[in-house]
Amino acid sequence: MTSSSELENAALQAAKFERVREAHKTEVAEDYVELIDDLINVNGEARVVELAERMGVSHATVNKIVGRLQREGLVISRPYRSIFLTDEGREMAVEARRRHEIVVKFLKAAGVSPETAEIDAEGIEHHVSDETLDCLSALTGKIEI
Amino acid sequence: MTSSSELENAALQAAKFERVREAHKTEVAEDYVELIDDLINVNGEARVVELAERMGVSHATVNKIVGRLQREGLVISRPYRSIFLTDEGREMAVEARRRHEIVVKFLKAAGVSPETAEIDAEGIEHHVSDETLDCLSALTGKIEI
DNA sequence: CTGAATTTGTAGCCGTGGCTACATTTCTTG
DNA sequence: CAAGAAATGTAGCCACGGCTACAAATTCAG
Ligand SMILES: [Mn+2]
Ligand SMILES: [Mn+2]
Ligand SMILES: [Mn+2]
Ligand SMILES: [Mn+2]
Repeated sequence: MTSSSELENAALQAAKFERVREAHKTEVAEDYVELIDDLINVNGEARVVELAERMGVSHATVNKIVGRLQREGLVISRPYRSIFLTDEGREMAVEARRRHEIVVKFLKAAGVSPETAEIDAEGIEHHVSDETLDCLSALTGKIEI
Repeated sequence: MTSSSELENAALQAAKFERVREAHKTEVAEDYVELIDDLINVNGEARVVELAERMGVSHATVNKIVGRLQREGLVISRPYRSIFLTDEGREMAVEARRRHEIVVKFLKAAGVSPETAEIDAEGIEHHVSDETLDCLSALTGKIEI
């Protein structure tokens, strides 16, 4: 922390920032596969227009990102057809949703309004380690009692 | 959330993702001004080499980012000299540190190991609203009792 | 004071994720 | 079935934050 006049080890500090940069690399993929999975479950399919609408982004941007997700083996997409998840993509979606829900539940239990909880969780979810996730779950249980 | 077979309003969902994108825009600035402030307080000055070392990034990257921070009025930097914060930059640093510390303290109180708490906080800090921050502070107090 | 080491700057490259504008394909509707 | 509408694709632009390689300035020793 170093709120007192000491600077922590430089390499350790650098490792933290590297971790954050790492999280940001997978963040977009996580949000997309989670949304694609939602759309398939509810609508029967995931289409570019709806992804664009729900991500708040142009359809051109969605196209580019879906292309990358396909290169990375997370989705399958053929021209002018709807988008599917690979097994790997589905696994990522499940994992992302799990983290998302734990964070939202915790925030609500902590007294945050549902709207704010949802907003903040959308960012926080990508930065919570398994260890922290476990602690949040446990704490949610305790608070609710 | 929508764990049950319902999709939330598209515009609302889009607003959440926009918020996250917004947070990511200011994130780099926040981490840099906070670190610059730390270095000035402890070392008497902030230099490019040390920023690079502590951010885990090349000095060329630091240079580019410092240039942007200067354009945005957060720092003052003259060629081959050390880097200073403007009043606005200092305010941002103080605010960033405040959020950082609240998140770290909460995580530790929640039972997360100090190392993990520091790592996760470095990312989480940029996604917690004031409302959530207040709830985390309150909760930290309660847990510690 | 001079030469070497260190620090800083800069040029130019890359991938990502934004956008608009326009082209093409598919779907729907009369 | 043919138009027109809607969806999808693509090209080309931008800013950001990474990088390496090289140039220039500053600092430090001898
Ligand atoms: Mn998210
Ligand atoms: Mn983030
Ligand atoms: Mn941070
Ligand atoms: Mn921080």
